Amino acid sequence: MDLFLSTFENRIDKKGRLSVPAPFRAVLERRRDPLYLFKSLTEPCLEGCGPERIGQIVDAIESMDSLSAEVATLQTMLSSAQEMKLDGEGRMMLSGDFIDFAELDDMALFAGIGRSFQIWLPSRYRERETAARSRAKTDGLPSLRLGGAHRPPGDTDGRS
Amino acid sequence: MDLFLSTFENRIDKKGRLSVPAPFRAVLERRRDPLYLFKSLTEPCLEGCGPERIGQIVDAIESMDSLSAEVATLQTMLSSAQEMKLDGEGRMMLSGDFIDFAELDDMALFAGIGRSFQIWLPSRYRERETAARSRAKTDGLPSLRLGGAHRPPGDTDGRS
DNA sequence: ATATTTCCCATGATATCCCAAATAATCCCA
DNA sequence: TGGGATTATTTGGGATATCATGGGAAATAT
Repeated sequence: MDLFLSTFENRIDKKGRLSVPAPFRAVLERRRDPLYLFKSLTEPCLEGCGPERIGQIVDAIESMDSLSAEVATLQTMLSSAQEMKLDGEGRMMLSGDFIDFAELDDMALFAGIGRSFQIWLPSRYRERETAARSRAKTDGLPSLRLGGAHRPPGDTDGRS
Repeated sequence: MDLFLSTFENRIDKKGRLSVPAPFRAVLERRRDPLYLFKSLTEPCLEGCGPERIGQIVDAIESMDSLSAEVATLQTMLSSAQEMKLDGEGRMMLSGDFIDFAELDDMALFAGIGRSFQIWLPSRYRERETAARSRAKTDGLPSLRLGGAHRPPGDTDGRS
């Protein structure tokens, strides 16, 4: 199964290094994919993904009218994106910009959300999680159309 | 994946030299490509790219009606373009024309946007980024129905 | 001759590499 | 089932390499 799932909380050491959770590394390593991080457009967190998502953004920009506001928005995503190089122990260095944006101090929470994951200040993530749960209780579940045509044909997820 | 990503802020020294960020140089060097800069048609910034983008503009001009206004526009891009030579440390010298056009003083911000990058006055770039982010919060994300990977995982784009 | 530009080397800051300790998860056998 | 041993993972720190920047000197042009 080729997805980023579960949450992990790791320490940011005083050099700014942060271990990528081993299960997330395994997903990327098996595909021999580098890891990209970028600043979320809508929330105070960082997004992590592989190259395919970055490529989609590039392609989308090139297919759009270069004067549109939407292109400027997508460019903002790319301009904040970095290819993260991991050291021998699987750690990455977070730039000051990333740390400031997500308002991280010495701990980072990785939240796997399938094809990508997010990095949050742990306390903020938990607030948000409880808010989401109580919303679900009062408003009900968002329409979950499982089995819908969101999967690419090739991806049958069944290896390893 | 060979893209220009992330942002870097470098100083323009009193001789007018400006370091091209090492990751951007690496993209060009790997392809043994020279660097071209030209004035943006739509914004007060400089655009940087390799030869393939210049070639695309040339091809586009040749395929269009030579009397059209669009051709004149594209020709304007080409006539402002310069091949930049870098010194041993990876710095380029910006012409006064370029500096005036982008209204640079002693700092330049490089913003990678995939197959090309831009050079901005840092404060101006940040305004623009802030605007894009608040727009994304209110208007929602641009049509990023990308979430579901419409493409095979292999390779989405032609990188030479 | 004077002003630029190009080349070269020095320096400080920062990122990367490499090895070791601490912690957590897993296994194995009694 | 328990508990000790083994392995995987995270964390820490020192040494090394890379990078941005600055300045002098040589080369080129005006």
